[in-house]
Amino acid sequence: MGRSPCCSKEGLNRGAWTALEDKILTAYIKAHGEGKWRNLPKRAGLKRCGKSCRLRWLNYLRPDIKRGNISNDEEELIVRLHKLLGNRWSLIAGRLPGRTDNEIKNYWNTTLGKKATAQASPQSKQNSQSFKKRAIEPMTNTQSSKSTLATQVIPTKATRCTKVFLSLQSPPPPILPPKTLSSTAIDDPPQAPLLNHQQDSPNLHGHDDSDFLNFGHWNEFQSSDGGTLIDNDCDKNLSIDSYHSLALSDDLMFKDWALNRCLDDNSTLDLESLAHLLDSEEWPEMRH
DNA sequence: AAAAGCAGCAACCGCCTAGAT
DNA sequence: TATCTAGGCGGTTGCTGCTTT
Repeated sequence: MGRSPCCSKEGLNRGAWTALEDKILTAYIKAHGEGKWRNLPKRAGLKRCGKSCRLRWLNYLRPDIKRGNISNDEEELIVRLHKLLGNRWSLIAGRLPGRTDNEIKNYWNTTLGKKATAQASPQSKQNSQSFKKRAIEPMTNTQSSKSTLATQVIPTKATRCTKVFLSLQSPPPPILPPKTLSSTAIDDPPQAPLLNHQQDSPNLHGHDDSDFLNFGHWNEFQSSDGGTLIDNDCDKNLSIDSYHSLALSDDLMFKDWALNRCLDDNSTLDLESLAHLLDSEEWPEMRH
């Protein structure tokens, strides 16, 4: 598809998967489990590359996959998460049980992105006509100042970290609602569905369940050297009510942060600067 | 009825990161 | 510490079906 293959794929099938291939892959994974994708095709007798097998399984063959019929609630949630996270499709998908990043990405590119653009500049005929394919550019950091929607995006760097270490010697960064900390904090989330869970989130730092993306329920562990290990297992408990709270205005959300001393009293709610801080490289001490 | 345009979606690609050695 | 490998992610592409002309 326009690019040279990253590895030799001679003799491998490409394109759409057949029912037989699906059956073989499903049977193999049920018998042996996921993982070892590179060896899987050979072992399963499939003429596909491992990446293709993985994608097929994750996006279509998994038993818990929910396809099509994205509900209004889901749609609304996708929009809001996209505002906050940008094109972090896997993270967004992690909050929507049964949905895959690919599906959400496609849904955004074909449906929601258009709506968002139209809302951002409803009077712009030019914009409405720019819905043509490829005209829907994902919101990048550099684009983020160009639309009202995009300005809400907190661009994060795609780094992964399963734990965040906070030294008690220095105060934790002041402005960090846990789920927007950065990719270091929000990557590898426990994939907890945002739409179905209980309501037992303990408060943390004064946040209640209405805090955006469930800022509650951080498991904190005192480490041996006096630091605090914050497990990322922190967003398991957002209730449906708190999901609906996502419908609060962004202003309210960020005011809430400020009220909870997430922001310095004198600071402005400047998402650009927030985003700057969110770059994990800005605080190297936080990276391990 | 046929051709052109458009939209949706599945799949592929390169890049990046974490973990292993 | 450096290198290699596997897995994961987001961007992009091409196919296919539907709609419009």
